[in-house]
Amino acid sequence: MSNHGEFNELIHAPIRLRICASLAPLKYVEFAQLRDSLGIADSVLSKHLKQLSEAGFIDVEKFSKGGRSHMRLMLTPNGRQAYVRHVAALRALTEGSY
Amino acid sequence: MSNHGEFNELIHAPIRLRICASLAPLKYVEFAQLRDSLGIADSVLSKHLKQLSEAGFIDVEKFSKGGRSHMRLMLTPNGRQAYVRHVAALRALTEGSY
DNA sequence: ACAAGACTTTCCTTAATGGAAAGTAGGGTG
DNA sequence: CACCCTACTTTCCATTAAGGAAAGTCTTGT
Repeated sequence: MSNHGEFNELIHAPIRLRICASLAPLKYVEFAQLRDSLGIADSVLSKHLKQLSEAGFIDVEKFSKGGRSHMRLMLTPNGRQAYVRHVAALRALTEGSY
Repeated sequence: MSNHGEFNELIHAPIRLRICASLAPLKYVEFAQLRDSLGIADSVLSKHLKQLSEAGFIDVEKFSKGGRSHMRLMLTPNGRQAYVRHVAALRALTEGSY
């Protein structure tokens, strides 16, 4: 439980890192938005979200808009903490590198 | 060819990122040193080095010391650039995240 | 030549990724 | 209420990555 970084392999994978980075500064992001900004297939996003969610790093909130169902994704407190720590670990690792 | 970050998947993988981070601030690092600091098997390090070297990111210099052969590893200019860009990409990605 | 150390490659196994396609679920419509 | 459509989810497949142990290769001192 250091307040410093801990490298997290689940978060480190490129797409999941981008997912976390997308969620971190915002309250929430919608599925389709994320899928499009990441440029990946539905199935791929869905599977990554499942992993993050099973790790307790994100929460899913369903709602309907214009008669369609959608979902909002957001980091949980634990997810945010893990992400922040991972970012800190990356910074520590790469500090003084150039 | 921006002077800004480009995410590099070869470099991003945890062990290779640590290898690059180890090499970046130093002139060179020796194989055994690296293997020990990463805590991995010879074979594993050797394979990662091969990938980095095939990408033109590192150079190997053999020398002998105390009657034994050893190798020094160092980033090539291209390797350093790719690493620096990748780090910049990571920072850009995670900026404003917390 | 030979021994020994320092990597390299091979062999095997496990796990991660990705996309297409089929499947499921929830809300709207006639 | 049956049906449909949209929005994900899961399954199926194929590809790739990774790790370690063990065998192999190369270099150097004797």
